[in-house]
Amino acid sequence: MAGTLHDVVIEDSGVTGLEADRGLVTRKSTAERVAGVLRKRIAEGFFLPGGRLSEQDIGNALGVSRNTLREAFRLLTHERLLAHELNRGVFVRIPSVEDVVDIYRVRKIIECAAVRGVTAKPATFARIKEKVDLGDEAARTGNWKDLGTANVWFHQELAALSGSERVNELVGRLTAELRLVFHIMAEPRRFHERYLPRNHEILDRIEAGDGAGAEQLLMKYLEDAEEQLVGAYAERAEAARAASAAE
Amino acid sequence: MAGTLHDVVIEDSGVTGLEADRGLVTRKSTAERVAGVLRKRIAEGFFLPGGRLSEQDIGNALGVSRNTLREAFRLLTHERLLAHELNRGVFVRIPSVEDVVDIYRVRKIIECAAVRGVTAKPATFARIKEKVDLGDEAARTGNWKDLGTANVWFHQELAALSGSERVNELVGRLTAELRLVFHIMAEPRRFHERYLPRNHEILDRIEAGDGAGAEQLLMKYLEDAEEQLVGAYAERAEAARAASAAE
DNA sequence: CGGTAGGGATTGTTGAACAATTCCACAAGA
DNA sequence: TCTTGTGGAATTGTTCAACAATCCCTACCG
Repeated sequence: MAGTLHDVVIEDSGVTGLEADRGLVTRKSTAERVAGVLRKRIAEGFFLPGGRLSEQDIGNALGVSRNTLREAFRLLTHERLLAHELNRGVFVRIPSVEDVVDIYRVRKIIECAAVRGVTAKPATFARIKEKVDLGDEAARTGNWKDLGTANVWFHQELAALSGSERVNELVGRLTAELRLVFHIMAEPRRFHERYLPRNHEILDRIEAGDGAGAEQLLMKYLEDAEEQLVGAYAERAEAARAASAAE
Repeated sequence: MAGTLHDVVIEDSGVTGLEADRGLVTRKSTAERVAGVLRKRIAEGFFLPGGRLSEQDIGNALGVSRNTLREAFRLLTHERLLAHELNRGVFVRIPSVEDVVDIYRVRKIIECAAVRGVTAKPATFARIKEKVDLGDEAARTGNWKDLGTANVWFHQELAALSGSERVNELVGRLTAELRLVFHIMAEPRRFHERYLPRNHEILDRIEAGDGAGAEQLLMKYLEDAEEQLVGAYAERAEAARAASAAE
């Protein structure tokens, strides 16, 4: 094919790596841009879990038609950020305690496998260290929101050690889902703060090329975090039961 | 709330567990049903990788509007079965060799972690054995298509050992993507057949409660399969290069 | 031979319309 | 009082038609 020949010529003229900028040129459809806006809003808690997203209202507010908006909804539903109920609309998802357990089950598998693979090779772990420092900085300035974000990024970098595009995407979605969990239990400050020193410990093991040691620490880390979240869910459920009984 | 009180009464009258049948009453939207049809067609090779799916043609053929069809397309695009190119349409995805490598990278992580967790506990592994037998049967009767299907199911059962809904979904998508790979290289008969005895070996280790042993076998299994597929890709690329040079 | 200007086809997006379904309030009945 | 219909209003599900934006292909011209 002529097309193939053409491609070869381009490859050979020294622009390799240019395709990384593909995302900048690639125009996105309206539906994708709308999904991006909604995704961000959900992440920052503008739309709270359980809330309904009206096609009419949001469509008017964003200036897009219902059809386009529905395409965006589909996207986010597939990411488990929204729950679609036939003839009732879409709602910001409320992760159940089973979801939390399942999310951590997957995180343990993915993240532990990723750090287990690190060796003493002269690999650069600057990106990970960067996220740890970001967390420290946020804690020092008392910026709790940034602290949570930095913590999420730290774990995404850990997962990225596996070097798999699909793993990155999966972890990205898991953490987005976790943000929903944080929103429904509030008090994220105390939650993230206590894990800061452990981030350092894990980073140390990684930089030392001790994958097995890092895995062990990380597993304990994830187990503790899960237990804490599940406990908070139990409290919530208990409180709800007491409230309904009192009424 | 009155509603809560109502719920409590129902809970106590012995219908606990009924919500498991929720899926049976849940009607699906047209878009989801359309996506199901297309997904099946793609899996069985009716739509071949690289082929374009015309909104007009398929919409007419299935009797749904373009808008509804587009919602279905979004669903499948998100599953990596279709590739959406702005203003050009949707195409059945052509997995690259990088995709193959990445798919196997994830499979190694997921499936190995799943089998590693099995212990000597009196768990029932009937479902796995069932899939192995299915593969044997297909091979005996020379039904190569069923053989491939049975093999896929076998691996899905392995992954299911992790007991995670999200892992199951992920593996389901990975195998759907792999089907695309098989379609573009044809000759799936020989590919799957040679792995039949290894299925048995792995099942044996699992039934013996030897998770570590099973993991070792499975890892080798996946490495070999990946190597074979990558090799086939290289051949294909070589053939394509020769063809374009001759032209 | 390479560039380019048109024209046809396809997708992107909108707005309106109607059917199907859910929700809510209120009344009727046990 | 509690349950059980029964309306109408509101919302979603789906289709249709229209137009803009973009792409692909061909023919033309330097």
